Amino acid sequence: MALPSTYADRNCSLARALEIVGERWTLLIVRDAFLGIRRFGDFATQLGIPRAVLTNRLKFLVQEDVLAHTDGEYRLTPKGVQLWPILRAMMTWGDEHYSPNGEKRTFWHAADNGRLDPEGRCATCGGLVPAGDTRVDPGPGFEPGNANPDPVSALLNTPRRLMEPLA
Amino acid sequence: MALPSTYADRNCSLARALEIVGERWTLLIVRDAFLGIRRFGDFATQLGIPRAVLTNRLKFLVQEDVLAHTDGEYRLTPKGVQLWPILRAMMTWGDEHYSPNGEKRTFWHAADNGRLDPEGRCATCGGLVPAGDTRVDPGPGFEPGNANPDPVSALLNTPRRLMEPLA
DNA sequence: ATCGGTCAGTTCATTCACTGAACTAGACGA
DNA sequence: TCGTCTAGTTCAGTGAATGAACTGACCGAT
Repeated sequence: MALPSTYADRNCSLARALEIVGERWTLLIVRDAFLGIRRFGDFATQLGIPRAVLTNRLKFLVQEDVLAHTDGEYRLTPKGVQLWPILRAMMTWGDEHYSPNGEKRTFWHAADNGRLDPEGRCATCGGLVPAGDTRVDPGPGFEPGNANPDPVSALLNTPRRLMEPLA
Repeated sequence: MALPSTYADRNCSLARALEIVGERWTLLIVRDAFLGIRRFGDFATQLGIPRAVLTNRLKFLVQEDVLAHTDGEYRLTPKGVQLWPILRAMMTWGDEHYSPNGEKRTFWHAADNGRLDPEGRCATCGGLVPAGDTRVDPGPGFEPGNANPDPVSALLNTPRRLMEPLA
């Protein structure tokens, strides 16, 4: 987003957060990182984002310590992992209002297979489940893209543990 | 944001949500609506947003049933109120990483004065507190703008109940 | 009725960022 | 040495944001 750097209400952490993750594409990049994407090319083809923009966004996210760039791979840092509640809240809202057939993805506690509620709490053990212990499955509102030959997309649409690299 | 309308991954409610609230300024407008701002001019001066952009954003938010425009006032609809967890999650993340002196704002259960945790649960009664029952106070990280003569800003920086109109 | 002020928008020239396609550079393998 | 893959960079064209000025409706007071 790059709000005007002299933003009037410096006292709002929402504005501050939006300066980091409010730009176009940024949260989608972070989402893909949670789904296990780590390489430049996979982000590019998966998102259909112009490569120049992807370069800028990744650079910025690394600079802000949301992603780490090592061995040619981009991975979420602890600070990046802490964005998970934001993503979950947005998905919940999107599911509720723009997915008439139900959730597009459902979340589960990998340890005990309990279903997670919208706050990220496990129905079985009652605990708050960290992102790394979460499994994501296609939900009832999921509509499989007809004949999507892209192997990366195929992988992303199967049940997966968050933050695990693609096969 | 207006992601490319033929967005590759239609199966992601995050992308869908970002098409609504992912554009620049939009979440800041919603935040101000939670803080009680309802009039065009107050949004404009409070945010420092170009009036033409504000016109477009408000129009779009009304069209998407996030805000309602009646009697010259813009108010959150129930669908808009449901954005609150997203805002809270972003503020929490922003506070944690960009506010060294602590939270810029703290949230309380208006009914029993219990402090709300980052998930929006009341420390006193243990319940999930809806946005309308939440009071927001300046927190330890709050830095009062030196001599801000703007009466609207002054109001916004005092303890307030969410969604209550200004004065 | 008209004058001044406020409020809610619109208009418009400029600037800026995104887009999409082509290009470069380095690593790897045959 | 050649081809290929990956990770970027470059660049012209386009569309959106910016900021300032302008319009017009609606007051309340003279």
